[in-house]
Amino acid sequence: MNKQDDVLRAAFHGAGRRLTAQRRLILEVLEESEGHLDAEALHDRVKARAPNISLATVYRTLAVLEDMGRVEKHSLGEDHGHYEAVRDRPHYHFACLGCGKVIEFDAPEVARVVRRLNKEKGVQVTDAHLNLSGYCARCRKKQDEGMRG
Amino acid sequence: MNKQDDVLRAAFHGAGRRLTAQRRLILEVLEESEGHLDAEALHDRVKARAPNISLATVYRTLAVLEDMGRVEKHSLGEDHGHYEAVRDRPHYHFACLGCGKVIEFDAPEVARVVRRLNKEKGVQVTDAHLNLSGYCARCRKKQDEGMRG
DNA sequence: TTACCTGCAAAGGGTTTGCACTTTG
DNA sequence: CAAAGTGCAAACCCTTTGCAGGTAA
Repeated sequence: MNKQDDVLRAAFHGAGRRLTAQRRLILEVLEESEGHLDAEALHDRVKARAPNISLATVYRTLAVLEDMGRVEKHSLGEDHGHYEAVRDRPHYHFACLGCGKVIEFDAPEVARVVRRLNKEKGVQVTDAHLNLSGYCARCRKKQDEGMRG
Repeated sequence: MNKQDDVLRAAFHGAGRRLTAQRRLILEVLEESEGHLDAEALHDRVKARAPNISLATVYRTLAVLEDMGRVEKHSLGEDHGHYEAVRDRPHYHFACLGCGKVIEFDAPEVARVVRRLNKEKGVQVTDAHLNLSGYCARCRKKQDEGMRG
């Protein structure tokens, strides 16, 4: 009914898709979350506001949104997918192996690598993921204490 | 029986593990492959030399080798794991969305990012993956031709 | 109105696990 | 000989799909 909705509807329509209550809600939750939810976590949050949305719809919507370029799927160490609403600046991830915390960071160096690769190998890069893992400051401290104790 | 075997056995022993014919073979195949095999492809190759090795053993061995730091698991766009024997120089991957081809490349820039992150956030990075995807030179050409045709 | 979307439940594909047997050290 | 590893098949988990009923445009 409002302007936001019209914009969103147009975006879906442009992709040959329809705007439904479920899709609007899923995108909304994804955008107001700080990212990196897996499908089930997202499903839980969504169900809080619309109890009978199915997990299947979550997966289907994520595929649609990914296709529309509004959501990105990441493989953050874990063996299942994590999803995140696309923002303006590209950013990358560090995942703590101790507590699971994810730190986002920017890294202009990646663009340089991409440029070089394009020049040297003639490839066209459409997507770049830099995933670091290790231990965050807090977990490192804990480890040290554990060793002492 | 030979020296290589002793070295390898020592490596396994050091990790509280035993050297078995299956493990030796799996590592061997992995090391002489050009990397990026998934578990099933690896299983196929291994079976060529030892027909009754099970897929379960392949998975269990991969876990052991990963744990020992001799093998790395990658998520290369596809939704299942790809494994590769660890070599000296770190290297990263570009996966072509058109033909599936994987191009490896080095990128010293990553080390720089890691250093910066350590300094700024205090994290200790133990593992870094830079995964690019897009279209290789050949597939780009094919696309262009397809548009013209 | 009709093509698209949903919920449900069942199927799928990659990976892990329980168990009885075999092998390593 | 005890502990660890293997093969087999069943279990598991995340994700996808078929279908009948609902909904956007």
